[in-house]
Amino acid sequence: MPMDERKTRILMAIIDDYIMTAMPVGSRTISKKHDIGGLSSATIRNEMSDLEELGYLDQPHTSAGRIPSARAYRLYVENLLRGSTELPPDEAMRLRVHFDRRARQVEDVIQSAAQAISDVTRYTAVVTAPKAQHVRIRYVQLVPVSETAALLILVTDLGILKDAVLRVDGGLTPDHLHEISKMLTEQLAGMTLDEAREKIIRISEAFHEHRAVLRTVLAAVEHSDADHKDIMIGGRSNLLHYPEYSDAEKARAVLSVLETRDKLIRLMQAAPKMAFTIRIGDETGMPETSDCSVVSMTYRIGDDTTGTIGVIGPTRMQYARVIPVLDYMSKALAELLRDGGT
Amino acid sequence: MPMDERKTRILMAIIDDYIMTAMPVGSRTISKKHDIGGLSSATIRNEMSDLEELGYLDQPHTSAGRIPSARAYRLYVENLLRGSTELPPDEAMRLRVHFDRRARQVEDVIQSAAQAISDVTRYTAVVTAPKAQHVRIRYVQLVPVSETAALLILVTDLGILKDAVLRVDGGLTPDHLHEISKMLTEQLAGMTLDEAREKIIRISEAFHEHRAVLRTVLAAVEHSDADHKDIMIGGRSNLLHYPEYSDAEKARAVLSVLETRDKLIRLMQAAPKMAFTIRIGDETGMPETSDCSVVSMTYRIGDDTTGTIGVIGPTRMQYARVIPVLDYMSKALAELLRDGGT
DNA sequence: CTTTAGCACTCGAACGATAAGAGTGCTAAC
DNA sequence: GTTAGCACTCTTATCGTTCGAGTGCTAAAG
Repeated sequence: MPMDERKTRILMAIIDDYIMTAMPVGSRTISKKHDIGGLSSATIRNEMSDLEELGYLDQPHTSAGRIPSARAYRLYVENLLRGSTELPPDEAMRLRVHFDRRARQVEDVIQSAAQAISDVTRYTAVVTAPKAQHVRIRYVQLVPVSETAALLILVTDLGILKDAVLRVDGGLTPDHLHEISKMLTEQLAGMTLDEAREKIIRISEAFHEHRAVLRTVLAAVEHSDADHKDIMIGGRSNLLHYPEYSDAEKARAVLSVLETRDKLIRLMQAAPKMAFTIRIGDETGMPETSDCSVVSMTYRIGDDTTGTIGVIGPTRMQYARVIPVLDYMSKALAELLRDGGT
Repeated sequence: MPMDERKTRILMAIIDDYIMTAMPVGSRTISKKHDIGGLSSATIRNEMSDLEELGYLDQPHTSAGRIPSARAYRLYVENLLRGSTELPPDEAMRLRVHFDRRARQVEDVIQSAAQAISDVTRYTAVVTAPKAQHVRIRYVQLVPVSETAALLILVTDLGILKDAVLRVDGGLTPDHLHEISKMLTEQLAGMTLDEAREKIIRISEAFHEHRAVLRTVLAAVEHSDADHKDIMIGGRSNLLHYPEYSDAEKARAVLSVLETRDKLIRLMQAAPKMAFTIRIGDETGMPETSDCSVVSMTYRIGDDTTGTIGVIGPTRMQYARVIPVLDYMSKALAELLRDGGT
């Protein structure tokens, strides 16, 4: 038995209904509320029975309505993505309101974006800062912060990539540091991080008086991608609006995923192409989030610099609203960060 | 009818029990589990009746046990604070484990501290970065980040106070900026922020070629305390361990307070003296947190620089554990930030 | 062959009554 | 002042019943 046009229509109606109500939906509801060419409930019933057999619907128990399966949502979002992902103007406005202040640090922009998305969608939003892959170094500066410590500033095409505190020998004056900075800038400007690493090793042989400092610089550069602590989350409490998380233990499990950096990153990982990555239920790959869905996408600034934005919520997510919001936001964010950029 | 020694003992026993179980505690429980000189349940009953009259106990309904009132907790913590607030060595060890990595940025330290406190106490922890009041400037540096932007680094007694991105005129080369930095350092070193503000105004008249830059520096310094975005929260999901928040709506309300910067700050506000600030139930001053308690305290680095650490949980909080943890952590944090300092 | 009306059947949710248990308050005895 | 005993209260759990939503099937109509 194949999937035909009418079955699809009915399935979509069921999904729409379930997304709004979170209640198993019955044949009568569909034949009344949604107009599927005036079919009677009995006909719908037959179709629903077929849809169940096809794996698109589940029945919590015999005498309840049906609820969409993960597979159904898959089909649903597939359909959605075929259509327009444009955001209606009024929603766009609501999003933009969050960005009316003057240009600020990347962190702030990221945080505002997360806040904005979560406010508009009523789900929990996650935004990561843009991460440079092959960014080139522009400027290196060591700033003294105490007798024995200096701050390393690495300015790249994109702004400040890294600001780490280094321990340095007592004997170095601010002027020394400036000299070293100047030298490093001359030597490293235009290089990628990888190239810079090698170069530093070579330099440190030549200038062995500053060997110790250079070694710490090297160490800092090496770790430079390990500590991008720039994931912002907005609307954590939104999760608790949905009945699927009215059980405290379930809610706790999901919330705690959000608190675990690694898991969160894994969850949000988006395909680097411009399209959406949608994970439904078990597809999230974590038991804690097996009744969640995650919609994420990358945004690009420049050629090789991308960040991720995403939303997490129950599997019966309002995909049709979330997708345009993310789509719009990814563009807005790219723009904001490109020229507002640090 | 006065409060005597025995009544107090009984009350404390009731509180201890309720803190652990979250269930109304009856007279029998007290006379059996806790040994109050082998008094019978009937005697305890009489005393409990008195305690209720005195406002220390509430009765959810006639045939249930009693639960401690806010007033009871008040007395309880008052007693606690009279005693030692030292942390047992094994707990101290558990806390210290979170800090085994090399020295890092203030943000990291703050975040780790929040994480550590929440892990050990099983409550939600909040830590704010140390805020300088009359800190003195040590070093000023402008670092070019693009043609038209520079990063202002203001190194103070305490480390980096402020890192703001400034828009600067196109014409300024890195060398120009360095020159300005040097000049500013010479002029401003040793000053407080307030003094620096005035001074900058005077300078900008003298060096009117760099007027524009100086004006932006001034603006940045003026806003320097407005944007301390450095509040870290650890263990948000811990809240959901407690039955008082098994109702999703209650949990949501509290969680959302944590997401609202202003409210969070208000909640954590601690008396600047070294002692603990404890807010119980309504004392938190917010309807959302009327069944929460907040224990907070300031930690000091140097004479005039303080941050706040605190814990939020149900009113039946394990104050006796929380207080030593905070006490210990405030000292550890001061130490870490003082010499590990950025 | 498709659609629909009709009807029996299923199963959870809601309700009410009942029983069990925890805890109190009071009284009377120690 | 303390305690044993007991009646009383009130909640929680349990069980059976009812109610209703929804299904599946069948047979008739289109």
